[in-house]
Amino acid sequence: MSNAGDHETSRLDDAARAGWLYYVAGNTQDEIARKLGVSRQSAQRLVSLAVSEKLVKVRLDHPIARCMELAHGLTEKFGLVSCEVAPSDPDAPAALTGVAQLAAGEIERLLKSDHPKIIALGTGRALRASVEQLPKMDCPQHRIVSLLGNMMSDGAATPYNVVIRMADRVNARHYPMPLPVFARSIEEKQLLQQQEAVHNILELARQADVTYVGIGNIGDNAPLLIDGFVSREEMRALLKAGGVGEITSWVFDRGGRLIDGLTNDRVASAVLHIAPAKPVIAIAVGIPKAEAILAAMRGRLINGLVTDEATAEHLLNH
Amino acid sequence: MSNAGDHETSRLDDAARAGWLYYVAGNTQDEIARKLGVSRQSAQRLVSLAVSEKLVKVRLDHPIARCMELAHGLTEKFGLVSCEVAPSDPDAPAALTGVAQLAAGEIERLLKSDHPKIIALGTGRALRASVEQLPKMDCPQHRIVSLLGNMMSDGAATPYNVVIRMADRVNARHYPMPLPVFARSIEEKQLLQQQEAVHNILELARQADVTYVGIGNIGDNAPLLIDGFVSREEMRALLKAGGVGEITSWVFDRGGRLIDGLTNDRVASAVLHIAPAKPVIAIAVGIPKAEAILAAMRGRLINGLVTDEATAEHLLNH
DNA sequence: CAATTAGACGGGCAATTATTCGTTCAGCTC
DNA sequence: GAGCTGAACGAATAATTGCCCGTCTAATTG
Repeated sequence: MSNAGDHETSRLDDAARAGWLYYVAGNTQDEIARKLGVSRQSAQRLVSLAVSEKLVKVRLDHPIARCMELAHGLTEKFGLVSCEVAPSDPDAPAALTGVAQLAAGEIERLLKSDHPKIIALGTGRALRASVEQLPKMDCPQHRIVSLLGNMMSDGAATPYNVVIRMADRVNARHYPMPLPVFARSIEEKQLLQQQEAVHNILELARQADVTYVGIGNIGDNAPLLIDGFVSREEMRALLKAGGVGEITSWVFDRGGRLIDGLTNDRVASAVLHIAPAKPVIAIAVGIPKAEAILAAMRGRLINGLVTDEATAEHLLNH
Repeated sequence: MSNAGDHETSRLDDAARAGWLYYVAGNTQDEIARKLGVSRQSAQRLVSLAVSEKLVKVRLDHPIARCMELAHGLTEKFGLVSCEVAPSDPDAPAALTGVAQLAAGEIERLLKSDHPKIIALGTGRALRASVEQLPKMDCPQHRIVSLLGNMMSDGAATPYNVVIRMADRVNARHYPMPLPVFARSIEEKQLLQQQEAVHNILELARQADVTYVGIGNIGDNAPLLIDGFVSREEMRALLKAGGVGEITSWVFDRGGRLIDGLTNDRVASAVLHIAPAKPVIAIAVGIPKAEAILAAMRGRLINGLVTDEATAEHLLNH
């Protein structure tokens, strides 16, 4: 027994030596093989043994490292297809710029593709900030489609609609939705959606290759309330019905299931459509939104996320 | 200016991202390139930037790692061609076995060579212990030559002569030196060394491809004194003359310069012969020997060392 | 505004590393 | 002792990485 132990030990010792020579001293496996008096293949085995036995530990001395870990953790935990986490600035924890830059980078990569893509956009402050970060580009091959109306009920343009702004910047065909966010009744909603143009846009949105949306929380400081889309009474009713968040104004509960009735009856925006290969990516920041983000991931309303470090941390620790 | 800074920062961020994906997540550079939306070459540049900017830090979780560092440090500091450091067992700090195993490994690699080699051996407890660790081998192509006599002045065999023992184990031709360690006078020494056999052996030792020696300290607990080769008075005289250590009974001072006169007049052993390509490796352990080892390296009496962690640590911190 | 220059980029290629596969060998069973 | 088993080995080969070099871009300078 002691023999076997000794043998194992000396093998690990050699693995450690090989690992040191490789990672610390920067030797090639050939040199290690020569120094340790074994074949090159054995040296390779020793190095990979050192790795698999966790003898070598790699640490990344950069704020980004923590973000990458969080992103990886979220991806694993919620089965996302894409996740990015921007460093939080401790001096300005609520700032969107980090997240916006990150999201803009992701969108920019997407736009650089030569293959024509359909990009569907929701709404929200974070999404809008991201679009602001986009550089001027020329992408006539892509199409950008809105998931929801760009009008208040009174006909005024909504402040956070981003399709036009983005299309402006990147010179792509675009399809804003000529609807109010909420119809006044179920009947009006059906009527509106029967317009051919609207129908086409909804169909286009359904086919979107990538979808970016914001996430809103439900409550006193809900964007829907602040921006005047729903009344205080409606908000109270939504809360009472279990609503914790909304995406393109569709309100859902803790499990990410859409609430029956209430404002959802009158939402004119497209329903989110998840197919594993088609990313539906939320851009959302802030502890108050954590509950809503969690619910959206649980219910697989989204399969991608761009957020910041503080929010990501909170999401991983419930 | 702030632009340049931002640019640099985002480049480092990307480098960190790339480094994380490469070293932590185990992606290939191709995958990283795809994820970051750059060419593979750029990904490679980012990864190597992360390395050169010291963003990635590798740590080895194994006792060996410290030993490798110490060996590296000694090699640099004293311009050695070879250095190995065995882990010290905190429970038995004086134990030779770690060092002996390490040295035996090194010797074994040497013996495995098909090219005929001349191996010269000195004496000492550590060297003897190392030879004990050698496995049975069959190496008729090599020759093993003794650097010093294997007799006490009265004709008895010295206890630490190792040539015969090693030759036994590895079945190589061997050349023990039929001399006492010390002649009784300069004249006797000259007479003895004029024997043809002795002359040949000395010449062979001079040509040795590799030389292994022990190092003894000078003082009350000096091996030379304990083993009865020199008297207490002689030892006192050597100390007074500045002697700090000895190799094959040649006594040297702090600078590694051989002491003039005294016992050195009567030493019958070969003088160490250093050529950069020919390793002369000391196997020596113990804080009491540190001064002697340091002196030997300073004077370039040796260009290689096998020792243990505690001694190595002491050598590096003066 | 044109010329210059430093730096980044990507193609191509050489070096290095990872994996697969058939062979050998020590230890074990029967 | 014959045969089996599984680990270890090295050759071959596939994959990945590192580096050189011509080209291009953008900033600087005259």
